[in-house]
Amino acid sequence: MGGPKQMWTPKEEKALRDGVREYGAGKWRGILSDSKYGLDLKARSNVDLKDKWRNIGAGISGSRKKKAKIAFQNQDEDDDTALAIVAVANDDNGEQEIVPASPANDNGGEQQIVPASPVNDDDEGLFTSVDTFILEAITSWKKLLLPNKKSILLRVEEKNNMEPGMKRLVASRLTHLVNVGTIIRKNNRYKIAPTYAAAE
Amino acid sequence: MGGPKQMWTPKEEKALRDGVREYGAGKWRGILSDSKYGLDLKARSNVDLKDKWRNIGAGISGSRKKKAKIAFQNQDEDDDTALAIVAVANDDNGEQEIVPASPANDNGGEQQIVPASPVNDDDEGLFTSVDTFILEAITSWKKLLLPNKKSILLRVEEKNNMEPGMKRLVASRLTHLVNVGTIIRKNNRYKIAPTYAAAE
DNA sequence: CGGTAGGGATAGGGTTCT
DNA sequence: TAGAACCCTATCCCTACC
Repeated sequence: MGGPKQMWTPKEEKALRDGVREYGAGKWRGILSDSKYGLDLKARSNVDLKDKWRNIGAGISGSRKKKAKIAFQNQDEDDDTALAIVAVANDDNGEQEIVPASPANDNGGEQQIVPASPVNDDDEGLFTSVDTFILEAITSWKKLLLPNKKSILLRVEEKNNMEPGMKRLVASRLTHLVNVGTIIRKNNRYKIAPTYAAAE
Repeated sequence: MGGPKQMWTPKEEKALRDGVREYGAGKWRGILSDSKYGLDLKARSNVDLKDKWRNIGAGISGSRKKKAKIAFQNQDEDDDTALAIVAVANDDNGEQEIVPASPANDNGGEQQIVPASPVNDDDEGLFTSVDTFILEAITSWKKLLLPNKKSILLRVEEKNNMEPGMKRLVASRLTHLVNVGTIIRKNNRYKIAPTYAAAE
């Protein structure tokens, strides 16, 4: 029922922290089902727990902040020096504070699988692929708000497992596609140019 | 566990649709075993196919309408609204949609058209896909001689199951990309512009 | 045990309210 | 502009049933 807003009480928050300590983050239903915590959290759903846990961690390592900013950033983009900004490491105060772990780096140093990509070995093939990746990134963007530069770069890199060094390459290629009219930039968001009508 | 979240690529989704078209919904293992589709879906399990098919169908009846409405809410600026809608409409690439049978939806496999919705049926979403298809067609060209117009058109249509009527659309879009500098035409053969070398 | 269907849970993007 | 609470839904997981 759409009541006002249910702010989290310290008691609830403690129950959540304790629950996560025992069950681990992600086991929201399990925490809720445990009478040790469930009673204090009677008014919350598993999704609520998840959301709250995310908020608790918001100011810590940027698990939410990082991604959220990407989607909403409105900066006067251009020059991606800002891209160098990376989430600062968790504050390593020797305390027992239970906080969400950054989901971005839960890689125990294993996988990093390189999928088969149409990238050729010669430079030219590389660049043409970048174009394709960029257009794909924009075309396949499913969110309501169109992607901004950082979102595109992030997606292109993730989808194709590019090395960080490729960022500048992709960025400048994106700029080129804008200059050339293939892609349209408006309000720092990008879409494929619909200007085809006059072509024929 | 696996990775973060494995979003379905357009390619995978197409393989699934085609597979269902041939085997029918529910024959997930059969689709996976068919080399025509299994290769594109090698990262997916039969259960994954089932799940994906389920949520493809979920958006058929009313979901899109809803999305479009949401997009309309954020009317900051005229054109921005249009952009948001385009992003939503991008879901239907320029191909016939094979969708799960649903109580409200029982067409015989003909073109799937979203009923009266606020979404402008300008084919913008379609064109953006065409661009990608064209670049992909050229990029993936493996022969020594670069592709000519006919080869590109043929490949784009085959790869994406386009209707014959789309030929003019693709052709004019190709011309546009040439005019605009993204693609270079020489001796009636096409390549992606390498205009990039100076960037890095 | 292998496969499918269905329900439910989780993750993460996005929105609203303050 | 930021943070907290809430919403939406694609993906993933679990279980019953052949």
